[in-house]
Order: sequence, then structure tokens, then C-alpha cells
Amino acid sequence: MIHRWNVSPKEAISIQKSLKDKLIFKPFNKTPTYVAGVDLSYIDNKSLAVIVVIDSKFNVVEITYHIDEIKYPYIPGLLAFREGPVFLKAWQKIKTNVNLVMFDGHGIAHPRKLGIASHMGLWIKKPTIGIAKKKLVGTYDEPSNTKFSFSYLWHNGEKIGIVLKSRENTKPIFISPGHLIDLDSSLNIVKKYITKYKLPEPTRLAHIYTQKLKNEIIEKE
DNA sequence: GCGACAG
DNA sequence: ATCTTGTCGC
Repeated sequence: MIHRWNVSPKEAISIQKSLKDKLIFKPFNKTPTYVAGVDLSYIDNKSLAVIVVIDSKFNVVEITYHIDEIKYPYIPGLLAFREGPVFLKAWQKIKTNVNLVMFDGHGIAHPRKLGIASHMGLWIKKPTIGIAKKKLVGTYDEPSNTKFSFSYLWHNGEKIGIVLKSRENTKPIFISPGHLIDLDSSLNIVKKYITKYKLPEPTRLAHIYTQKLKNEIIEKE
């Protein structure tokens, strides 16, 4: 336990400010054997977290999930306080030795440099990367319409992420390091997991399974 | 005060 | 995230 989750928005913000300095950024050049993707969906008053683990050939080797009551509202900048607890419970069920985790949301591309990917990285002590579909903070130039062309996301005078055109004729994705990895390594790893779709396989598959599981649960009620 | 605002 | 069918365009 690093801290409590049942906190007010003000307390949450102070927690983020104190955790930010614990982040570590370093090169990650090895080829990961197992990479996990995380995504959530909502059913009535419950949230469903799904973790998909794939190997280097993009084969799914493990899937775990956890359903819990929604205990925190969605507040921009405090996403981890809404989705973090559910993810952590699903994470406890993972048996595979995961080498890196990709999250739906930002890493350090956050007002206090502690988006959900960074925050969760501190909890699980694993390299993490944030993959977001929209920016939260920062400015950038629109990358050209060519696969893998990119530009940097800047905030307060520093490079906090990469805006990548992962596929032609599609809005770019925002990549930022979470924990135990740096910006350049994050881009290289993510590119390796992009096939013909907008999102890298870990996150893309997690999203598919979270929707699939959700529908299976809905028809049974 | 106004606009922005991950999922 | 979620409510929701077809439709335009690469």
C-alpha cells in the first residue's frame, strides 16, 4: 500500500504531487517477452477492468479481469483514483511474468506528471506506458498523414510525450512514459506493437475483450 | 472570468 | 466511458 484510495480530490492531488518524484525514467531496449494491455468498461454502477497479456507474436497468453462498484467520479487529472483500484485487483490475478504494461490514458503527459500509467507503474513496480486517444495537457504540431510520422507533445517547456500517427487517415495517439522507461524507448516499443490498426495490440485487444465480456454479462441479466 | 478537460 | 444506425471516405 502506497496510499489510500478513498480520498477527496484535494487529497488525491497532493498524493500525486508527492508520488511524482518517485518515478524513474531509463532506456528499455530489451525485447519484452510478455506485454500486457489494460482497459475498462462500465456496466450500470460497476466498472470492469480487463488485462490482456500477449507474447512477442501477439498471441494472447492470459486474460484476467475484475468487476467492482464505481467508487470515484471521473475527474480529468484524477483518472487513476477511479480506475486504479479495479485494475490492481485484476493485476493480482495475473500469473504471467509481465515485462511491460500499456494503459489507456496518459503517463507523464499529465498536469502533475502522474497520469494513470505512471501511477500504476509505481504500484506494480513494472515498466509502464500511457496510450491515450486525446491529449490532457500540452501543445503539439499535427503530425503528417503518414504511418509512424510523429511530433512531440510539450508542456511547461519540456517534452512530455509523442503524438504518433499510428495509421493513415486516423487521429494520432498520444504516447508518454509511465515508469521505468523513457520517452524514446516508449515510442520504439509501441511502434513494435502496432499492426494495421490505430492502437497497439495490447491496448487494442484489451478494449475488445472488455467490450466482449461486458456484453456477455449484460445478456445474462 | 473563460476555455480545456485522459476514461 | 456511454447512449446508438447508417453512412461517407480512404
